[in-house]
Amino acid sequence: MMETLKALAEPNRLQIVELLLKGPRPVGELVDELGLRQPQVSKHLRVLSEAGLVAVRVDAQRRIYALQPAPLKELGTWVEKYRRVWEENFQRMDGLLEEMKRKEKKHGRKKR
Amino acid sequence: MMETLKALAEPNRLQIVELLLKGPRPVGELVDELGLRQPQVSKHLRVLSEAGLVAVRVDAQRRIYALQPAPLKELGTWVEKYRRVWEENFQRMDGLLEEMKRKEKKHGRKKR
DNA sequence: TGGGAATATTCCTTGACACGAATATTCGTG
DNA sequence: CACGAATATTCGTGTCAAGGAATATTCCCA
Repeated sequence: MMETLKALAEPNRLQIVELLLKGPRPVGELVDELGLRQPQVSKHLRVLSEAGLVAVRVDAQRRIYALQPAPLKELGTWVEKYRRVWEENFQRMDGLLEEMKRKEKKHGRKKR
Repeated sequence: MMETLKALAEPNRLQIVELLLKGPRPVGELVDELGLRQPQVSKHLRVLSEAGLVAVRVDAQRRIYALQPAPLKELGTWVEKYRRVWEENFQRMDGLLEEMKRKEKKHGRKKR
């Protein structure tokens, strides 16, 4: 999960994923579409690959990259947990304050 | 979106978000639960706040932090786009290769 | 079999960022 | 109004990761 997020938290890599959504592609095509240099694209693909987000298929000298379901699916179910945050009237802060004031006022943290 | 991903792509911040899912909390409580030092927690909260992932409510000296729906919702809809990647038998690479070989074999990239 | 196309890897440099320590700020209370 | 509690900010430092340039690797084909 962390590895997935880190991999996606980079503009070029995110864009690669977006491009691969439209279908598998060889590296050279990504290079053209991204406007990056080939080595950088290969490096980003390496990171995505290690995160399990893409898989390679060798075709002669070319390597065809394609999206892989698992990490995205996992990310999807993770976000699901937060659905109620925007669906129910969840976590309105009003009223919660008073409740907190009641229980345990001295909240004992350690001295440094 | 990128800001959201970057904010979440850090272990401690992700954990803060997870904790806040269970309800709003003052900083001190997060400090205890995370085992981090107070300044770091404040800094992480700053990042999360700038990404719109959390909001503050002032209660005397305490600041109560709570999750905010918008960015998570946006992330949710983004991931939705990739649903078919793991639902349909999408992007099986077999067969796509031959298709690619047919159209445009010289794929003209620039010289460096 | 040698050359060229497609891709990967290495090395280097630089910038972003997480942490630690110290200090500043804000606010309630005696 | 001084003090202490809760939180934020600043500054310095080390680490890691992204980009650039050059080179290595793999494979097809004349």
